[in-house]
Amino acid sequence: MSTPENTLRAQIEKLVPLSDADWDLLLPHLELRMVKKNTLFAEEGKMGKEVGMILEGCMRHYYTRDGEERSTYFYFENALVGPYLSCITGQPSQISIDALADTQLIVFPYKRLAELFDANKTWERFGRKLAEWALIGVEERMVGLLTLSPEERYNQLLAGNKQKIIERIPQHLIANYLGITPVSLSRIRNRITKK
Amino acid sequence: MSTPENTLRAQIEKLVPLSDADWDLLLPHLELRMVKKNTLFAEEGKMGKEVGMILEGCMRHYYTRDGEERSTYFYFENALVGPYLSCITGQPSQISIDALADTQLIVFPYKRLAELFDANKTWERFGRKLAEWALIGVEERMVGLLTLSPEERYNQLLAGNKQKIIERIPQHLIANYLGITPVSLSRIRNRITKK
DNA sequence: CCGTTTTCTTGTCTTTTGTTATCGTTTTGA
DNA sequence: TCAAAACGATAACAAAAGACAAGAAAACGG
Repeated sequence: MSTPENTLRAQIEKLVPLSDADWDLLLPHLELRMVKKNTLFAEEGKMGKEVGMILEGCMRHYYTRDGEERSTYFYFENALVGPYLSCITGQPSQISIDALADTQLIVFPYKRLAELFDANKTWERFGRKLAEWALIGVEERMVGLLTLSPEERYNQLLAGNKQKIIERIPQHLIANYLGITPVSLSRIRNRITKK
Repeated sequence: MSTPENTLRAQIEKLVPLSDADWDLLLPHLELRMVKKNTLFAEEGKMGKEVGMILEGCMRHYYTRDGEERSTYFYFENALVGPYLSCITGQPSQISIDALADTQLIVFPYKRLAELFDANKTWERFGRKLAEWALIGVEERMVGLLTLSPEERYNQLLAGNKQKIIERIPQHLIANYLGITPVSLSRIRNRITKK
């Protein structure tokens, strides 16, 4: 049955297959949560405590530098989301996560996941796979920043598996994501449509 | 005793403490290797098979784009080095690694590590910690590229725990690492010394 | 539904970065 | 040891991006 819980389980099982017994170790700790548009799910300076998966809506992951927000990731339905680095380092979060639209989540305490890492080899493997998967994503992102021009990065966004970003995220936040100003992005779009 | 093997063990134990029994599972698979200056340790297009730790020397991790080499990481003594992403994805490597000086390594097959992940909870945890540690590093790097100017990135290199890069890496490769041209880096250095 | 706010575009000007080329200096390898 | 290659600084010019401002368009909230 396609309950929110089962959707989460399916996402987890993309990394590691779980027995029902494994799953039952996490299941009681799940909680449904609504995060209203423009409110925070995680906040800079606070300890990361919870992670979750988006059932409906979308969220933004951002740093604050010189009082300016720098958006670094966007999350949509079925994405795992949370102050992951804070959770694994045990340091206060350097980032905030807010909702760009009313967002329905299924969340659980990272602490519970850490307990499962200790208790259970399958969950420990999930922890490895999760980190590896995240690493692959960031590395790809970093290489894009290092080797592609802003225009190429935008085209890559159009071509790749990230159209959701184009479709659902305001342009000035996309500019942010690409490491350029909104004005520059507008000009890039102008250039492209003329081709 | 400070053998090469023990140095590697110490590096691994920075992430996860090992019992002697755990260690003995990897020990027989270690191999000393010399990689001569300007020769490859890993090559784009090939499957990643081995990872290792530098005993002496230094290495460079780079992508090739439009026939140009884009250096992304540098490794020195005690650093773990290898085509890690290729190893974990099972895809051909997108990067090459070469030696910038004659480099002495202690290497082992990633395949053996994967066997240990399957066989042993401690090693599985090491796999998680390793990926998490790598993730933290790349994320920091990515945020720098996204939120700092080239000059700020260079200053960060000077100030941070990366002086080795300044000291031991040719400037045009550092420029590469910062995502700028050698000429730009030369200007930045000129500007800084005048302050 | 209307007024306000946010978002996007466009123009001008300035700054930064890239490109290309030149010139010492250093390093390298035969 | 010596010629060739690599490296770094610098200059002149071109291209790209940023800053700032004004105005149109779209979204939002009461």
